[in-house]
Amino acid sequence: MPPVVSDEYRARKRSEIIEHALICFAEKGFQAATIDDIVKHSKISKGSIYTYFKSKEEIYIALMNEKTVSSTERLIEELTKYDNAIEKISFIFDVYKMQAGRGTWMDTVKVHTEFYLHASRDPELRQLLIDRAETYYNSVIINIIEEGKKTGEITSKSNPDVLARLFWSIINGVGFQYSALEEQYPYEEVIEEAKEMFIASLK
Amino acid sequence: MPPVVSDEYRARKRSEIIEHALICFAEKGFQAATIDDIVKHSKISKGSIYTYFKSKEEIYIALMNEKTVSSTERLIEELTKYDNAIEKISFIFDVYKMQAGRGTWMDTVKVHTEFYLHASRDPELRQLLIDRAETYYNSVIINIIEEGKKTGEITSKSNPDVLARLFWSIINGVGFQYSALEEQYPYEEVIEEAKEMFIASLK
Amino acid sequence: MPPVVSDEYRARKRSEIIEHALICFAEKGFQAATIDDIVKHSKISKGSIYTYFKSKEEIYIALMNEKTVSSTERLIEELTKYDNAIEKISFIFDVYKMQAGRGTWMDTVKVHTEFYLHASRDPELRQLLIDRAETYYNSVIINIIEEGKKTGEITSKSNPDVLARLFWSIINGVGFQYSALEEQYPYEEVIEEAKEMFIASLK
Amino acid sequence: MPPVVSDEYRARKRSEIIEHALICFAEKGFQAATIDDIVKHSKISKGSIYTYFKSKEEIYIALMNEKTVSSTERLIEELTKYDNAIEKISFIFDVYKMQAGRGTWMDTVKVHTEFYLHASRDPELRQLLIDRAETYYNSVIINIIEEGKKTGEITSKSNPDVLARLFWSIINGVGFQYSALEEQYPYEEVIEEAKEMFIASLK
DNA sequence: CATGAATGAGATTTCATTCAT
DNA sequence: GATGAATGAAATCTCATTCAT
Repeated sequence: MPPVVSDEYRARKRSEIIEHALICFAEKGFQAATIDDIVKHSKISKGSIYTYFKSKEEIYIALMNEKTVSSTERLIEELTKYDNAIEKISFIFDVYKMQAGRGTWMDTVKVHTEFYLHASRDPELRQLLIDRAETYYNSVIINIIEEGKKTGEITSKSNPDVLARLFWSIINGVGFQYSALEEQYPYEEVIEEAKEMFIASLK
Repeated sequence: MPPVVSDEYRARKRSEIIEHALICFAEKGFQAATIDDIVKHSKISKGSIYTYFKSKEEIYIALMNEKTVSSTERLIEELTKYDNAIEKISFIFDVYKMQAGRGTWMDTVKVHTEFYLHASRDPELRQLLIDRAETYYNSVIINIIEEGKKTGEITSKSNPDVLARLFWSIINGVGFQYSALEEQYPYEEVIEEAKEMFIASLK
Repeated sequence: MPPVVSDEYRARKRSEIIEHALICFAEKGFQAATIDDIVKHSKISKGSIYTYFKSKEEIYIALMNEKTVSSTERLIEELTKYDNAIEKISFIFDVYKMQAGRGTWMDTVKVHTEFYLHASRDPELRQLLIDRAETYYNSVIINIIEEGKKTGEITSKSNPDVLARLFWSIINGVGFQYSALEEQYPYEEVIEEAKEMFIASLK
Repeated sequence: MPPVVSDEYRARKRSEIIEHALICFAEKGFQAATIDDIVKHSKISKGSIYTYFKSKEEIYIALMNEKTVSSTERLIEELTKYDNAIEKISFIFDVYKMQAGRGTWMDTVKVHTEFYLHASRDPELRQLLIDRAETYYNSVIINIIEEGKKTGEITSKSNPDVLARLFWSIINGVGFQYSALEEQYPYEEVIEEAKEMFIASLK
């Protein structure tokens, strides 16, 4: 006999929980946000949440996975529209610049940062972080740089891995300051400045 | 009744507690670290800790204040040794580069980052953050840049405030990634790259 | 509306549930075993289980009833093969001796013992226990002893009720220790010793 | 500086908790009795209980240890008053006979039995049970029997270990039935009968 | 001032039972 | 009848803070 509800139904419910959890975690932080907060915010019962995730931490990890994977995949796909290395780098800066004022994005940045701290203290999660930095983030930039070197667009002699690390550290650093200080931080101008600086250094 | 112990005794004890708290907060995070952890680590009794600080949060805030104030004061003092803007900027990068491998510094970065997140959620603390960004951090860089412009060393047309924001965002971003990923992150190379890139953009 | 499935189907399904519940209760204890354990073990859905039993406790009681009734009925029937009191007593000891190493039996003993504890705390169940001790257990032994006295096989002056109580207490005590300590307990030898001792005392 | 309260104070408090826990566990069973029950019964706060024991299970184990150790030690000491094997065995039966009607003892028996079931499911606890059976229980009886054989009081050819196992199985079996059925069970008569039977078999 | 036992609010998690499909 | 997702009461345990000694 077939299951009573469809897989799609369950996937949707899972996402729903994750979405509400993101908001709660962003608002109070992972530790301070309680399961009851998620219950209140999502109007999904406590028991139900625990049939989809076996612990609060699992929600956290699922949340980070989903956000990272989906956003990176979208990014990579969009990058195919550009066939010029500098344009690609420029495009990524622009994508982040466009996030200015988007509450959900700033929430994600906060939760992301907190997750980094959290994961850096847990051997298993730390490995996940390291792997992800490599797989999802660094490789994207390294590929672009190496491509740019072949076409002669990029002449920088610097180690592509180091450049990739720096690239994401800047994105993170700027995004983090912004999400903490909000309107006090001239986000768009800073991102623009960073873009020019980074691109200048590549040429 | 006259004070039973000297002010100096009290100050020393306070510092002691703060020092141990830093380690505990770095190791487990502010929320996860318990007063009992600090008790165990410092061998100072719970009751005693509560005579010096009226809550766990107060220890946290005192810790952030002391670290920021003392480190910035030292930095500013050291900067007077250089009378060239680029050299000053270069020097600050070098100061951070030198922290590579220093556990205490990485601990401080973690605690600092977590405090940012924490403070960004509390109106009062958030204001403190904003003020401090202005007073302790941005002004240092803005002063150097404006000085450099006067002497002609710096020709960049960019807004000094924006440059200052970017400067600290890079320092934070790089430092944070390093403290989370540790030996997996080529910290010194990245800082060096950042230094060259930033200085190039100023000229 | 006529019944959708046959009575026989229902009876079989009930037994099936009981059989799986026995194993789960034996493995973890009544309280610790969950309905989900029974679901997993029996592959019968939770909803289904609740159409046959209206609570977890009801499964427990049904389980005890069925096991007691069926095993005692079988025992009484088999006893008719012997027409000598001592032989009958001896036979019962042998029946228990034969259980050595039988997992299902040891499971039953554990569940049985736990049920005793459970029932002793509930007035209604306690009465059931008392009635059953009388109806199913004591009377069997009392009848044998009285028969034996008539034929002169048994000369003991002791109160048959007391002897019957002692008989079952020994069987229980030995079985319980065995099911808890398993291979560490020399079950067959102890049962044999008990048999000789008990029979000697009757003569 | 010395601890704020004496070791003796702490030991007394521990005992107090154990004493109240015994009553709660006896009344409802270990699983069904809650920490809140113990709180209500003892009027000691939940937090306090957890400073003396780190889990509900730890209370259980401490409870069993204390009861077993203290009662066995007392028994062994009292046995030295008798220098005749049969008298010693007789004395032990009498000790148990004297417990008739003592609520605390019946509570202990129930909790003891439940602990047996509980421990038989946990490898670590099971080993504790096996060791204790050997150390505290069997050895006492084996020593008496071997002594009795030397003096010629006991002529039974049976294995002393088997006799010891049977002895305690009878004590347990009778005690357990009694504590479950209470006034419905002719405890003193059954114990008396068991004593005569067991002693007869030794001679 | 120092100490650490005591407190209890509150957090996470479990699970028997219900009920819409 | 069968299914298993949903529910929420209740259980265990933690920990910041207090306060008597």
